[in-house]
Amino acid sequence: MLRDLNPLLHSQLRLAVMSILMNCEQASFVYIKQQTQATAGNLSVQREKLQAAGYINVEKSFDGKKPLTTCSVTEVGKQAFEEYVNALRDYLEIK
Amino acid sequence: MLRDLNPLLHSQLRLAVMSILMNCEQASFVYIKQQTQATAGNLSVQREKLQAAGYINVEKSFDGKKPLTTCSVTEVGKQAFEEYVNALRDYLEIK
DNA sequence: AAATTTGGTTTATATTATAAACTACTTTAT
DNA sequence: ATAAAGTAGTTTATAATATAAACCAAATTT
Repeated sequence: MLRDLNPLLHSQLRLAVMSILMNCEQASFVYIKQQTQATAGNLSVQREKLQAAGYINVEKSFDGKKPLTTCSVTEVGKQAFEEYVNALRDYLEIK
Repeated sequence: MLRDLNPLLHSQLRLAVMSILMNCEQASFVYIKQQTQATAGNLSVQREKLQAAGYINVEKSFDGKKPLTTCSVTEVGKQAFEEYVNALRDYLEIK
C-alpha cells in the first residue's frame, strides 16, 4: 500500500513555506510572502498551523519600527519534511 | 517562484490512482480500491474527477454478471502527471 | 425468500484553503 | 498637525475539497 502523505505538508502553501525554510534556515514573513505570492491572511493561517505542529519556530521582533516575524524550521519539521518526501516517492517513482 | 501544483493531482487519493495507472496501464475499480484502501464512495468521486478532466479513460462492462469498471490513463493524464512531478521537484529538491 | 455480498453512485457533512475585512502602527503628503 | 496611504500582520467569513454515510441494483448465500 502507498504510504500516507502527511496532510499538514500536503498543502501547496505550507509545502512552499517548508521548502523555503529547508533551504535558508531563516526567513521573514514578508520574504516568504514575496516568494510564495500568498496573501498575508492565507500565509498567516498556514504559518500558524506549521507553528502549532512544532514544524517551525516563529520569533516576533522589530526591524526599526516595523514588526518582523522570523521563521525557521525545527528538527521535528525537518524530519516530517523528509518523511513526506520519502512517502511521495512511492507515488511519483514510476517504474 | 515555485510553480503551481495542479490541484487535480495534488490530492492523495487522485494521485494514488494516477500513480497506479501510470504503472499498470489498466486497472479495475475494485483493484484500485484494494490498493488505495479508499472507500468506494470516495474512489467513485475522485475517479469521476479524473475522468472529467480527461486524465483517465473509464470503460464499464461486466465480468460474468458482476459490473466491471476499468480505468486507464490517457496521454493528457500522462503529461499532467509528468508536469506535476516536475513542479513538485521545485518544492522537494533541497540543495 | 430473506439476508448478505458485490460493485458501484449520490448526497450530506466535515475539513481545508483562501481571501476579504479588520487592527495597529508608521510614513508621507497637504 | 492631520488626513491619506502604506506596512505588517491577524481574525473571520466563505468557497472549495475531501470523505464517508446512505443509498441502489443485481447477484449470491443461507
